[in-house]
Amino acid sequence: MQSNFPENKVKILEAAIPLFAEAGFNGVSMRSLATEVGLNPATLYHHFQDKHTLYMAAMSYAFARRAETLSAALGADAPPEQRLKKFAEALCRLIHDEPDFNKLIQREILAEDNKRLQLLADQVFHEFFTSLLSLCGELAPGYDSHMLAISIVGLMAYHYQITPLRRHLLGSSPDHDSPEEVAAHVVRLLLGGVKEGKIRFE
Amino acid sequence: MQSNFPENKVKILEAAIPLFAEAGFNGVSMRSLATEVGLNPATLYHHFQDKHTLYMAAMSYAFARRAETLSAALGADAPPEQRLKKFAEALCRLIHDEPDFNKLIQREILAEDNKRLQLLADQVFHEFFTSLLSLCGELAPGYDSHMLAISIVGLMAYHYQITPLRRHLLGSSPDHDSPEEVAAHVVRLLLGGVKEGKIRFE
DNA sequence: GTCTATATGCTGATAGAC
DNA sequence: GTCTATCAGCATATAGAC
Repeated sequence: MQSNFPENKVKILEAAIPLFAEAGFNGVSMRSLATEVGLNPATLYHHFQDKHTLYMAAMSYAFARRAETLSAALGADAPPEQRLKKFAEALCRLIHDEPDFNKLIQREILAEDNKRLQLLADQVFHEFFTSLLSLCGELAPGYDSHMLAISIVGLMAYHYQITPLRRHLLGSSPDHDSPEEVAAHVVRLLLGGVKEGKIRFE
Repeated sequence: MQSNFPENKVKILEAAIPLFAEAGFNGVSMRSLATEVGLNPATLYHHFQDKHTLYMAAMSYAFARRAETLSAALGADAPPEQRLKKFAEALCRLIHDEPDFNKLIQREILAEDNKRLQLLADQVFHEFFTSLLSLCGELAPGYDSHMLAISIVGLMAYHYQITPLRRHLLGSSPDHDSPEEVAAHVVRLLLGGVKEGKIRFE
């Protein structure tokens, strides 16, 4: 789909993603973006009507098919504990490998534009969140599935969100960035709670 | 301490906090801030050397004594499960009642300025995080305390961070914003894991 | 301590040549 | 499709009257 775009249009979008992730909408000027791509600022207005349109196109481009990885991990035909494990690994890896993805979502949430958040919910998260909700229902019927689903995602997303600050807090170690470590920690906590070491079940 | 400041200096800081929380550093102009306070833009430069100095002063002002509430809840002389419960309630209430606090921290993390993050870690989070680490050690000796502490905070902070997006996701309800609901959910999850409904312990 | 007036530069955006 | 040239507006910041 995106590959039908003119070559430079794609270049602009791909350069825009990390810039907007780092500095936000107001922190990126059309001039700085143009310089980054090696084009004249005026050329950007040939490909996009205005800055806001360019920003929205960059977001769509960044989010396209990102959620598919997650839905795939959730849809597997396996017992819920195993699907949780697969999902945790996939999500940690996605967030770890593509930090821009997480940052853009954070910035979109902070912007609190309900029209854009509705799009994000529908186009990026709907299918994935539906699968996660049904996993939660199987895994823990006694819980509010919505809250549990948010908690599961939050355990992983927050670890990476807070990483720049976490580095300055006691007990931090580079190991804590590893997707495998984080996924294992989160799954262990979710399945057994903090008492897991003291009691046994199943 | 802050009350020794001239009246208008405090007014500027108090007006700046919600503005910076909503729109970020680049999203707030000295003009718009001055208008908000009812002063001339030039007057801001009498009280603060430049915009960056004003921003930093606003952050210090916003964060001052915020962490004390949390340290207090953690320091109580009680069994770890109870301290966890008190802490969860205090943190949920803080985040719920003062959304600017959470937003400013998010924006500081996104900015990734290590000098400022170091200050945040030392002046706002150090004491609180130390207490939380020791609670984690008591609560779950088998876990990495640093990771567990981050998970505990993340479970609560993320629920509120993602709220604007959560409203557009399946199963969302206004009840999910209630500090009591979130605290109870998080404590239950932490103490028993998702299997809690199926097994009994203690 | 607050104002008016202003300097200087950067912003998003456009017109029109090639 | 890309460029040069340029616009009007807003940004931070300063000088100096009151």
